Amino acid sequence: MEALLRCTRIFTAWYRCPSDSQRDHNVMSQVRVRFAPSPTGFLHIGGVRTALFNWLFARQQQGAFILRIEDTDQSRSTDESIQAILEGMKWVGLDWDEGPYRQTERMDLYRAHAMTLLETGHAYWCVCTAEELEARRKDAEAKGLSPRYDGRCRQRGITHPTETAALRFKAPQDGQIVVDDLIKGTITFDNSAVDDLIILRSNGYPTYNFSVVVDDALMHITHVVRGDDHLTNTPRQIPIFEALGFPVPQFGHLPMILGSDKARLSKRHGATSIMAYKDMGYLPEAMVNYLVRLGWSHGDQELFTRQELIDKFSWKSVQSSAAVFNPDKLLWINAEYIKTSPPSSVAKALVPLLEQAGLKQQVEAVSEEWLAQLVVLVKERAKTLVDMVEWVRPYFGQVAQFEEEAAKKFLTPAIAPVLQKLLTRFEAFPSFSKQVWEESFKKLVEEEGIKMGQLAQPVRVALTGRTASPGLFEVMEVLGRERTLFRLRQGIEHASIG
RNA sequence: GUCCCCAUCGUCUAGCCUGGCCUAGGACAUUGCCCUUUCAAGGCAGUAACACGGGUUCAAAUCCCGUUGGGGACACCA
Repeated sequence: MEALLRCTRIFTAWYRCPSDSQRDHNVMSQVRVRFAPSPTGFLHIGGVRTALFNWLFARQQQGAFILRIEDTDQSRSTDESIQAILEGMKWVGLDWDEGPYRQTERMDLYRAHAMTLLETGHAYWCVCTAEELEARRKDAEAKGLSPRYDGRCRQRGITHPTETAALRFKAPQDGQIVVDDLIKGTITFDNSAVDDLIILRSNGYPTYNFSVVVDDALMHITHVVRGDDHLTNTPRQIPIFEALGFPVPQFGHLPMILGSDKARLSKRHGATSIMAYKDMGYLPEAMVNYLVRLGWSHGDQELFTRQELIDKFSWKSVQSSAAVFNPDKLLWINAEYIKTSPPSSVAKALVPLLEQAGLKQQVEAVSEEWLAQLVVLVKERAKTLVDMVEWVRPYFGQVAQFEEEAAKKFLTPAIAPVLQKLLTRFEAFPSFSKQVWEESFKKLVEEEGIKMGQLAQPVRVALTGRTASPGLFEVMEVLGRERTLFRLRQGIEHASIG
């Protein structure tokens, strides 16, 4: 069964299925969803969230998740954008079962279906030019009217189109379209509000509203789940499915993501590209967790593993209202993932950032195990991997880089003799032991009649160069005996000079 | 302008469908305290919301209508 489901997921592998009847049954009942971005820029977080909901549903239903690139606007689509989309999808771990299909590779399909509509009387040629249309639209708007196409070519019955003619769909003019939306519930549209939309441009390219329908139908999409901004496209698309004789899929419209000013999220709200979050040191799992929770919930639970997400996901618990993107909460979730993810995997994600920060050689000189140990040392403190780079920096290399202020305040001639005593005691121990060294440290503090902090801070600065760090003895453990002693000497030297 | 969607703490949300258990729960942020060798983390406590107005009902955050507010769509863009 498992193998069968897997194989029906992939079109090209159909022939491997054991039995045709079984296969047909599976295809008929199988959930098939898609993510269909247009390659006109980077992959933004709103798109990722849409993809995520589709992906979750597909995985839960053991259905197929299809990636389709909607690039019929040849003037705005770029190959770089396609690469950016694929890169982003891979980073957040949204694997697709089919595709990526590109609409520009399917032109014949759209044209053929457009011709079918023409032949069946569901479409007609329109010779109004773009300029005329634009002028009429402006005119209508100025008069406070709806800027819709007036349908003047509808009755012309043009059979021999000019070079510049476009093909329009003959939309139903009366009655209603009722959409039973997975998320919003029942929505009713009057057909009188819908005009005859162009399905084939004068350059022969299909328009969005037509190519989506053809593709969704031909790809046997069962659930069309997309952004809220497509809601009003739905009553325009349903009649096309019907005119073409295709079954109408189920629709679901996800609420938008808003910026802090409640306006649609855009560049001016800061980073919206998913890859920007990678660069800022976010973990993909944290992004996924945050994005899903933005608009979906499961009781009071905040943190979910990916499997939990798949198991617990439901359209019923998807919010119907828009949500404001909250960077603070995302940061918190990221910190949670940094704290709870396996240190070795965090370390792995950290390496590229370390290299970018100019620590390439130092990183190459250490083991993966030590790096993981380093992650454990600082994971409670770092909210992002970028943060972590700074937290971790003092532990590379032989010498400590003293922060000027810190050294000035704590590495003073007054403390130098005490540090010297500590060093002498530590040197007497043949190997490092957290308990033993800490005990020895506390004993010295007691003997000197000073407070912990009076010795701890100078030692901290000596070892790390800074006034803030993880626990001293954890630091020593990561540094190792030799480097600890070396840096202590270095600190004493600095303190003696004052 | 027309059409569509939406409306619980500052933010994400539970509760709404199937009215009473809600003197509205959780989380982020924020404030205070505790812990403490620093910085974090952690623990405890606090501030803070049913947009408004009408109904329906013994009873409404929950159902209905309206108002207001926000968002989206009205392209030979997707």
